[in-house]
Amino acid sequence: MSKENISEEFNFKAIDKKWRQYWEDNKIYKVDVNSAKEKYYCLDMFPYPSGAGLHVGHWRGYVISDVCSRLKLMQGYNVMHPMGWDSFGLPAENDAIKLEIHPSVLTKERIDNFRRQLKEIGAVYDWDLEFATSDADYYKWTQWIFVKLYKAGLAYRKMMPINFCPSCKTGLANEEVTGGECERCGSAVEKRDMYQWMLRITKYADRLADDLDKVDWPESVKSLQRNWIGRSYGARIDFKLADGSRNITVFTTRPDTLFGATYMVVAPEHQLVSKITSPEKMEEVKKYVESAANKSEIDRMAENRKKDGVFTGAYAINPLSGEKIPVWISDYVLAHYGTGAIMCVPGHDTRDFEFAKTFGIEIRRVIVKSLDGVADASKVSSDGLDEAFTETGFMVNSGAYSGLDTETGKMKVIEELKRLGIGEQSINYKLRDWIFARQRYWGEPIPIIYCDKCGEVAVPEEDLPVRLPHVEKYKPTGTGQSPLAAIEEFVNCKCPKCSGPARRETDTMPQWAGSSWYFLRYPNPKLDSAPFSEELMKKWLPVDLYIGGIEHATLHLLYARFFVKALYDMGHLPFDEPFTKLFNQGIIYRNGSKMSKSRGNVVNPDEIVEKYGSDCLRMFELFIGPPDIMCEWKDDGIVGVSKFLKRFYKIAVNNAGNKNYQEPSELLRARHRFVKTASERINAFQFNTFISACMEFLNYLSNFDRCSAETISAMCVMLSPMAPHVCEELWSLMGNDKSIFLSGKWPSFDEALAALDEVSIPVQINGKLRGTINAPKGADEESVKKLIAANEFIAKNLEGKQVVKFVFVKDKIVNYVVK
RNA sequence: GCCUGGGUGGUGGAACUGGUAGACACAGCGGACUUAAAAUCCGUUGGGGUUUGGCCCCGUGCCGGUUCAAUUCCGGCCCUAGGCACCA
Repeated sequence: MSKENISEEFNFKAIDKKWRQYWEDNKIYKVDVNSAKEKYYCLDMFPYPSGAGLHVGHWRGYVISDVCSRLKLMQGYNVMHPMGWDSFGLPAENDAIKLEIHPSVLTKERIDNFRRQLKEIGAVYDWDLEFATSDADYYKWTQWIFVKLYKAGLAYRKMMPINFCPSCKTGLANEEVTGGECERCGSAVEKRDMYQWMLRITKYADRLADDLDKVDWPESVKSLQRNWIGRSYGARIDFKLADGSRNITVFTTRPDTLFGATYMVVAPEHQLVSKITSPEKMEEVKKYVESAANKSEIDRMAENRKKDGVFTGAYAINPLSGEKIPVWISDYVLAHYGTGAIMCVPGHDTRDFEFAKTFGIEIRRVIVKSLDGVADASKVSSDGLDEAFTETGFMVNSGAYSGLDTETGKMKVIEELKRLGIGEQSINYKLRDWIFARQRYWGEPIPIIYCDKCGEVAVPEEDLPVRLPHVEKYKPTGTGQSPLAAIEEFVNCKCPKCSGPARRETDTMPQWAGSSWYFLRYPNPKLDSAPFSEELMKKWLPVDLYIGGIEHATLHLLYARFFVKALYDMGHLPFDEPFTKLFNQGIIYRNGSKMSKSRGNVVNPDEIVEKYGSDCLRMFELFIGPPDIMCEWKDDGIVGVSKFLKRFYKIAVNNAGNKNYQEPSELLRARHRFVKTASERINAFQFNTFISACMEFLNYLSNFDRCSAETISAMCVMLSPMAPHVCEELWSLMGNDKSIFLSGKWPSFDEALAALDEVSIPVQINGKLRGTINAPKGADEESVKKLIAANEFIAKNLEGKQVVKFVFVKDKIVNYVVK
């Protein structure tokens, strides 16, 4: 190859354009779903095509998935790397209303824009697999799954108080409310009683929690999900009312504190309230219940709110101590958790303590930290208990149970309650069923029909999809009904069972519906006889690597796991966890805060690509820090990567033709060392240090006049996942006529060559570095000692000292401990 | 309050299983090339001291412990980001 006609100048603009076109024309990412090669399914959390474009913060995840896909491709896997669109949902609809553009039109425009931007990154997806959740061909199957869930008893309709956003004019899922505010628009959420479609996700609470042990996910996400599910172990205990009329059942995690229960509280919404309240207290109680009902979520959740409540006039009997204790109502007890009623142990629960202080209720000590100095555990003073002691310890003042430790005590108490038939072990969850209906237009219509004769009827499979009618009026009504309710052609239909007149459900599904199973569709996006093929599920799922932001920890990732488990139980899927490995990319910050349009600190990738090229931005996104840790974007830093690419290009061009050149052995060995460490790093997702290794090697290489074509070729292949355009260009300059991603093989290394034959050994005296010596690798203690003796400086330092101990770690270090 | 991360130079960040702290970069400083600038290249850069081509001391949020040796392990705190939060 003659150097003369190839410029040393790195013309990234031409190179970017040329190869992007080449990849697209030659479909290098076209996956053969039926190939016998080992599969690798690499998936990005598909984006919601919003109005704001992608900024460099968004780029990160897409770059990581592209790097992994290209890497796996070169390592010989059959890689599926698809992309699609989570296109139904509220924000698009809200924007559509604001801009007066129909959501279907708006969504299409935005998808086109996102697709264009993803191509800018140089990310290559198999676009033949693309689909959007708002495609009728797709949502037909979302509805199909709903019908299956319905038939399995996992979808049900219920009148219940739900979170309603007055601005978005729709009910919200528990997961969509943060701090009493709508996650989308920030409005204060109201409580409303509405008929709601619910999914019985609580039935899967245990498995959703337990199976987290089976997946390779970041600990943080697992912990978020476990917290959200909120499983706690305890007991259910029946308290008889003093008049013997009925029982109040409570849930407690601390049955060992039962003897300290000096009162009870039931939630104001509890159905027993009206039944147990004594006539003279009725009016006061009624007033309290009303005021509690009118409180907004925010008021009720306000921090450090003073506890209030009302005595019902009723008394209950503590089942073990036999004491008569008052029953109160207060809104610090939540109706929807546990049984909606609690036994109150002010001595050992902070909330109960606060309440008892306010109302002068007895506070009793029934647990102590230690029994040291306690003469009689059944008679311990409660004096000086000025805050609740909530830790575990030993039971006191608890009759025959006094002296038992918390764990044993819990067990014994439950045993006794069980024997008496008034209690048992019990588990409770914070997780609530999933409110699955939205009163909005832009979503999948819920495929249910109401018939006066037959009641609720699921739309038969052959009648799916229930198409979302294309209408002019899609504004929310605010009546609690979806805009679809106003469309007679949509609402009025025939009952599939009796053919009589019937009405369609007009609520739509939440945005999370489509994303709960989309990963099952990519291997077979065009299949029209089923949502997914059994054979392809067995072959391609679960997803090997799932990349996306941590913000979906308790939403999408929980819902998707639930869908998969339900489909597994119904026999539709051969696996019950969708994502084997999850990777959350770190968020990019700038000027101390998260990069976002609203904060005005976004960096537009287009400008960077224009100035430095796509490869440079891709590498810088990874060089900036560990991929899973948040890191700070500094505009200055990118020139380092840019310089590296230019130098690499120049050296590569100048040496690409050195086919038969024998390079000096130290260079050869350095290359093997480089291939070894760099390969280890990229396989371990240590992209930032992988890049450092490349820079280090290139720096070293610069000390030589020339190097072999083999060295250039190895670097090209190794850098190609991150800098695909330039490496593809160099690969072709080296005379290869097939894409580097199809013909390049990840370089191997020779362990023996990669090993250093000489090591530098630090010599310490009393743990302080006093010099280093060079020794042959594997040198034994005696020969190292000889080398040290030859070193004047160290010898001088040892002079006149008494060596108490000599520590020798082969090839690592020596340390003289001297007096 | 609870759960999960994180805390290392002026900055982003390295450091394998406990074994030379600060790799690789950015910024800074000095120099080469240039009429000049840009680009490029070379040198230097944790802090302090010093008898200054050398050497010494200090230093990984704080305090203590284990060890010949601790950014790394153990105990106790502080700060910070995110999540949950009257969940009994």
